[in-house]
Amino acid sequence: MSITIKQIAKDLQLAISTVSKALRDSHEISAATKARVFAYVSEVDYTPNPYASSLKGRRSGNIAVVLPEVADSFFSEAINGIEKVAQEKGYHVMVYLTHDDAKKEQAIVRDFRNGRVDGALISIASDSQDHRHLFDLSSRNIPVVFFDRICAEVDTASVVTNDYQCGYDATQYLISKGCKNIAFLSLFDDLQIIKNRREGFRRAVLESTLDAHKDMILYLTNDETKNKEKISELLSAKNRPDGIIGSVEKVTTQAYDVCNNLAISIPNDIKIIGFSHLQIAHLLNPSLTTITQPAFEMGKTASTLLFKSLEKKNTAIAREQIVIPSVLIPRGSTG
Amino acid sequence: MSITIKQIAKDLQLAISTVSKALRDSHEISAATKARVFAYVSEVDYTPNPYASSLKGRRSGNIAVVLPEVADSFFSEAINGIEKVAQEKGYHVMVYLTHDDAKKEQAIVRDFRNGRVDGALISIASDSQDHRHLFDLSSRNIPVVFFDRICAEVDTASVVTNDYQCGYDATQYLISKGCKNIAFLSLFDDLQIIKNRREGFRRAVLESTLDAHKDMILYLTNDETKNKEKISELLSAKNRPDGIIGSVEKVTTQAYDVCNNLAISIPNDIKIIGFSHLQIAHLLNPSLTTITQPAFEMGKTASTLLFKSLEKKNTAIAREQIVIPSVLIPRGSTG
DNA sequence: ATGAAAGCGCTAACAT
DNA sequence: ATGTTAGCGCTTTCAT
Repeated sequence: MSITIKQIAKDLQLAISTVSKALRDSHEISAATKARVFAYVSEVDYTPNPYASSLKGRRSGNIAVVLPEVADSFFSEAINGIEKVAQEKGYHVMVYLTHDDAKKEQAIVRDFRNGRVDGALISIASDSQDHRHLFDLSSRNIPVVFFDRICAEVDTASVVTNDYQCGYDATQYLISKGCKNIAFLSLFDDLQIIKNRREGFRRAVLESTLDAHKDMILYLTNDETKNKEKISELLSAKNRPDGIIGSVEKVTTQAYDVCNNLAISIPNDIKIIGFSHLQIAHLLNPSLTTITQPAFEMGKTASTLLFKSLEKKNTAIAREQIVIPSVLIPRGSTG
Repeated sequence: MSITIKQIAKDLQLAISTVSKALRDSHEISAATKARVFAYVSEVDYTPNPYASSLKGRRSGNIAVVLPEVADSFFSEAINGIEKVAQEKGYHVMVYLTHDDAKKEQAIVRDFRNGRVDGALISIASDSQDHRHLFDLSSRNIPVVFFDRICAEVDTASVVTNDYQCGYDATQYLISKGCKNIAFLSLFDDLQIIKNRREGFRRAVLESTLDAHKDMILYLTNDETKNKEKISELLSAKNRPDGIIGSVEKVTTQAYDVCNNLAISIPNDIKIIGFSHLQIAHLLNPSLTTITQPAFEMGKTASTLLFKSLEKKNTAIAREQIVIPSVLIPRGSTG
C-alpha cells in the first residue's frame, strides 16, 4: 500500500490528528510543525486516500455523467466541457452510457446512492418513462443537474438549448429556401427536447402558407436499419418531402445515406438541416447545414452548477432552467 | 445519509457482522437469516457504500481511462468498448482528458495513487517524455494497460493495432493508385504508434520504384491553424505531393480543408488516406479512404485485460502486446 | 499547540 | 450459526 497519514505521524513523531490538521492547514497547528509536515509529505509524495475522508461525511470528489451514448458529437463535446471544469475544480468524472436503455439507466443511477459519487449530470435515456430513480437521488442528497435531455419533473436545475425556437427557425429556413413539403425526423415521443424541436417545427408549418396537413413527422428509434427503411419509404413516396429536419445527429446522417442510396440529390431534390455538433459538417457531401448546439458550453454550465451546489453544505439545487442558444449554420445541404 | 449495514443490523436485531456475512452469502450464515436480510435489504433498498469496503483492502470498483481527447472518433469508440465491459463486470469508469499535455497527464495519474481507482487504461499524451508517473503506478500496485498510444518502457500489457503494417499498406495502396510523390502527415516525434506508421510508410517508399529521397514527412502539432499553414505550404510547392497519408484523424480532415481552400481536387489532383474511425467517412466529400482502427475492440480488449488482473490478488500484469489489425477501406478520396 | 479517542461503513479474524 | 472486536485511513471533538 501507499503511505498513510499514520505512517507520517510515526515518522515525524507526531500524533495522527496533528498531521491531519497540519495538512488541512488548521490554525491550531504551529507554523513550524506545518512546515515539517508539508516538507515530509512532499518528500515521500503522499496523497490522501480520498475515500477514507469521504467516509467522514466529506465528499468523494467524484461526479457521475450519464449519457445515452458517446458516438454523438454533442455528447463527446459535452464530456469535454464537463471534464474541463471538473479538472479545474479538482473533481473526477465517472462516465456512464445508457445506450438509451431505461433499465440500464435505472441500474446505473441506483448505484449512485451510497457515496459512490457526490452528484450527477444526467442526459436521460430517450425511452426513460419511470423517473423514480431520478427523484430518488435528490431525496438522498445527491444533487443532479440535467442537461440537454432533461427530466422536467424533478425539481432541480437543467441546462438546455433553445430547442423550440430552433425547430421553428430550421423550418422557416427551409421554407425560405423554397421547401414546400418538409419532413421532421423525430425520435421516440418521450424526450422533451425532441418534443420542443418538433413543436417548433409544427408551429412554423402552421404559420406558413404550406398545407398544414402536410407536416410529416417520422418517428425513429435507435435501430439504424429500421430507421433507414422508414426514411427510404418516406423518400420513395410519390409526394416525397423536399426538405428534411433531422432532430438528432444520427438520423440526419442516416437521411444522407438514404438519399445516396436512392440517388436523391441534396440539395437539388431535397434540402437537409440537422441538429448536430459535428466538427466536420462542412466536409460532408454536400456540406451539412446544422443547428449547432453549444455542447461544450452546456457541459461547462451544467457542471459549474453542480459544483457550486457541492461546495455548499446544503446541496439542494433550486429549480432553474438555463437556456444556451444554438446557432443555425447554413451550408450546402440547404442549397 | 442513506441506510447502512449498522441500521439494518439494528432493525433486524442481528450483529453487524452477521448482516455483512449474509450479504456476501457466507456459508456460515443460516438460510433463514440470509432470507431475512435479503428481504429487508431489498425492502429498504440498501446499497453498500463502496468506499467503506474499499478501505478494508477491497477494491473501489473504479478504473481510470486516460485519453488525449474525446473529439477523435477513435477515442470515443474506445470509451464505448471500455464502458461496455466495465458495466458488465460491475466496474465504474472515470474519464480523464490530457489534451496531449504531459504536465496534465502527470497530475492526473499522480492522483491515482491512493485508492481513487483500482487500475488504469492509458493512451499517453503525445508530448509525454518523462514517464516516471507511469512507472510509479505499477510500483504502487495500480495495474495499468496501455492502449493505442502505449508507453513501451513500462512493463505491462498493451493493446495496439498493426500500425507499421498499416503505414506500409496505406503507402502501397496509394502507389497502386498511381501516386508518385507521397507525403506523410505525422505528429510529434515521440509517439510509438506514429513512429510505427511512419516507418511503415518509409519502408514502402524505399521498396518502391519511387525516388526514396522524395518521402515527405510533415510534423504537425495540436495547433490547427499552424498545421493548416504547414499543409498549405506543402501543397503549394511546385512539386507538391500527389498522395497524402494522415497519421491521425485530425490531420486528415485538416488536409481536406486545405485542399478545399486551395481548390485542389481530391482524388484527381491528390489522393488522401487517413487513420481514423469516423463513422461517416463515407459521407465526406469525397468519401474518405480510411485505415479503420478497431477502436471498440481495442477498448474492450484493454479493459478485459485490466479486469482480469483486478480479479486476482496479485494484480501484476505480464508484459504482453496484443495486436488487433486495422482494415483499409477504399473510398472516393483515393480515386 | 499537540494528542487521545471515537467513529464514518464495512470486513474479517476470533470468540462463543 | 451468531456475535464481539479490531481496524482500514481519515477527521473531529475533546482533553491536555
